[in-house]
Amino acid sequence: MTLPDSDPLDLDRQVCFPLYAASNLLNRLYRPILAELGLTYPQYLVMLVLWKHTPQTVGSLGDMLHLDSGTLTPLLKRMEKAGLISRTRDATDERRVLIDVTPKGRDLKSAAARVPEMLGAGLDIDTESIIELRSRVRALVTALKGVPVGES
Amino acid sequence: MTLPDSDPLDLDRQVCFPLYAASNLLNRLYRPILAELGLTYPQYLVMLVLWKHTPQTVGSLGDMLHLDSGTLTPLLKRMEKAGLISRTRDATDERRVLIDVTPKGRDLKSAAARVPEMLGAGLDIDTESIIELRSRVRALVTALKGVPVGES
DNA sequence: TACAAATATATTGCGCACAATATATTTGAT
DNA sequence: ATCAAATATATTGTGCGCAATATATTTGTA
Repeated sequence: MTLPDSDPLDLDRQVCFPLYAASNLLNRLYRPILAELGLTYPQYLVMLVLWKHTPQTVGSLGDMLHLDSGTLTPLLKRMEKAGLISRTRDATDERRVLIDVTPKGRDLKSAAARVPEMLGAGLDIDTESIIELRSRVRALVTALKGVPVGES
Repeated sequence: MTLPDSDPLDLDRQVCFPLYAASNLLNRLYRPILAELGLTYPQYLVMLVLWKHTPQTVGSLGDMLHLDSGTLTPLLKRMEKAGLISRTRDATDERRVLIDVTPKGRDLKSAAARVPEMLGAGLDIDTESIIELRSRVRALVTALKGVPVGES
């Protein structure tokens, strides 16, 4: 009774699949550009946050990037090892770890400023589409954050 | 990738970040539901393709899902080990490996039919937004596939 | 002031996702 | 027919991303 084009298991009907594919393809596009700065994409996101406001805690970074300590702790340790950030226990609350940029990390900012334009260059997509897309994806992210964890 | 005007390094102006976040959050939402079927999200995508048309090669799956053999080969081996698919060298071209569903894999289809509705249930987003979003993301995926590999 | 609950980060184990590389097979130009 | 180039898959090593769990610190309440 189900029409061919209403089959819920059709890959082309899925919303999640294009999002998954776009995320992978974007990461693939970013990789060689960010590699010149010695960064991965999630590391680049951490730097974007730190360049705006510092210090951050592991938790505040996780809230903003929607990641948990299982992802962030090893990532931040690698960034510390690379000399880009510092990790210090908060003296006023020993549970927390304060994340700050080092001088080397701050120096990266000027080079990173040219990353966005490098990416946009080869992409045949107009500004209106990008703005509309961004607004729609943001709405989805908001909706996804609103889903209770154990929800059926 | 950012929009013109203003600070290009502002997390809020990025288009890629919400896409990255949405992809992660969706995967997190899918995980427990698909776990009941013994599948991960990319494995689920492989099954969606195979339920439509079989057999596929590693390469044809990669073309459709935008993944390469480095990702697919170990993934498919795990699915074979789980008894969901078979992997056979193509007798007419020994370079290829034919991927087919097993009876056990085919049986999963009916249970999987309820996955999409289970996901949509808790999401406070209207149909129009979803359709518009899907169309915009598809356009981005198309544009991303059009970027030359060594592009600067 | 105890001390259980809440909070913050770290650890473990698994499965992607990718670049780089390796191996085997087929194709095509001579 | 030969053999270099192209094609298809596999392997290696690195870095996420996550659930589950562990550990340490702080908070709230009796």
